[in-house]
Amino acid sequence: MLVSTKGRYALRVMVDLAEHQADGRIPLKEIAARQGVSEKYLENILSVLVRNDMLSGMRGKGGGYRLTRPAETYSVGDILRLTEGSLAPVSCLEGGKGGCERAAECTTIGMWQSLDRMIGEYVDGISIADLAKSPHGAACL
Amino acid sequence: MLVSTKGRYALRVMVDLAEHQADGRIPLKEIAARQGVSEKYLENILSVLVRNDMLSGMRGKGGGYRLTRPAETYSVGDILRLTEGSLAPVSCLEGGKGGCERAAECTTIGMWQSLDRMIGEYVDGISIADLAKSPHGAACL
DNA sequence: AATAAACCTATTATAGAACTCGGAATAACG
DNA sequence: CGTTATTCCGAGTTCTATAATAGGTTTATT
Repeated sequence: MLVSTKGRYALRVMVDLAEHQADGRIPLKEIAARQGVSEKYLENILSVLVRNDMLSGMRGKGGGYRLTRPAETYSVGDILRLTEGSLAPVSCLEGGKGGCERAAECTTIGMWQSLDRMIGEYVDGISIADLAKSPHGAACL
Repeated sequence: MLVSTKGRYALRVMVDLAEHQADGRIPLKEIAARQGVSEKYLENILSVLVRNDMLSGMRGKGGGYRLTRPAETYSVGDILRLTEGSLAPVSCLEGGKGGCERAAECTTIGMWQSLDRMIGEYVDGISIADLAKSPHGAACL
């Protein structure tokens, strides 16, 4: 599994917010109900997005979340990397700890690098606006 | 992480065997030493490959493993799917248990399906012969 | 008989995933 | 000012998969 519920939920929430951008601030309760996900769990995920200025959250009555920028400027890749930490298909490609010291003689690392680049280019080429406007449940070009 | 050590090691072993195809049967001990991996762990992984006729193993003195077919006929995808179970980037795409009942209304599933197809086509387009002949540690076109 | 190998089944340790819980701070409204 | 609705914060829990180990059995060669 490349992407866990964290990244998946985060993406869905961002698209949800993109679709309801016009309604001003949206409370977590509403998003969670619409997406069919536990409020408490979503809370954890959204806090990451807020801390990184992808979302703005406001407390108190009438509060809620909203995007801080136009929907076209959020790439799927940015959201996933933030919530997942890494999108590398294998741990050898993760900077630091996962790094393999056999890389120089490895027969497969080149293939993994190419795959990694490919995945990166794909997710960076799609914005949440793209996802919001395409019909739900449909394939993506 | 899309691919765990299981799939990674399996691939490396298959390429190793492709490179030493001419030497007849290769004992696990030798492969493990060359690849810097625990013998016992590799044993588990190779047993899967043998059970699925990707490798032939022979016991006793002089025994060892070898490919059952020409190296060009093994795709990276086949090996990974066998050892990993699935290459789906998200659990929603896994048949059965992981299947999501919200798929029809999901804003992101189309994107995941496209990514899945893309990854599949990539790994199916590379054979272990390709990996064996390209310089080690180098990128893959 | 000795040796070298694959084969088989089970166990364990660790980490991460996926939540859950309880409360504190904050903002609006009457 | 008090009530209510919300985000924010930090721990705690449960479950599962990964990554390995361990020990023994069978089979083939010399």
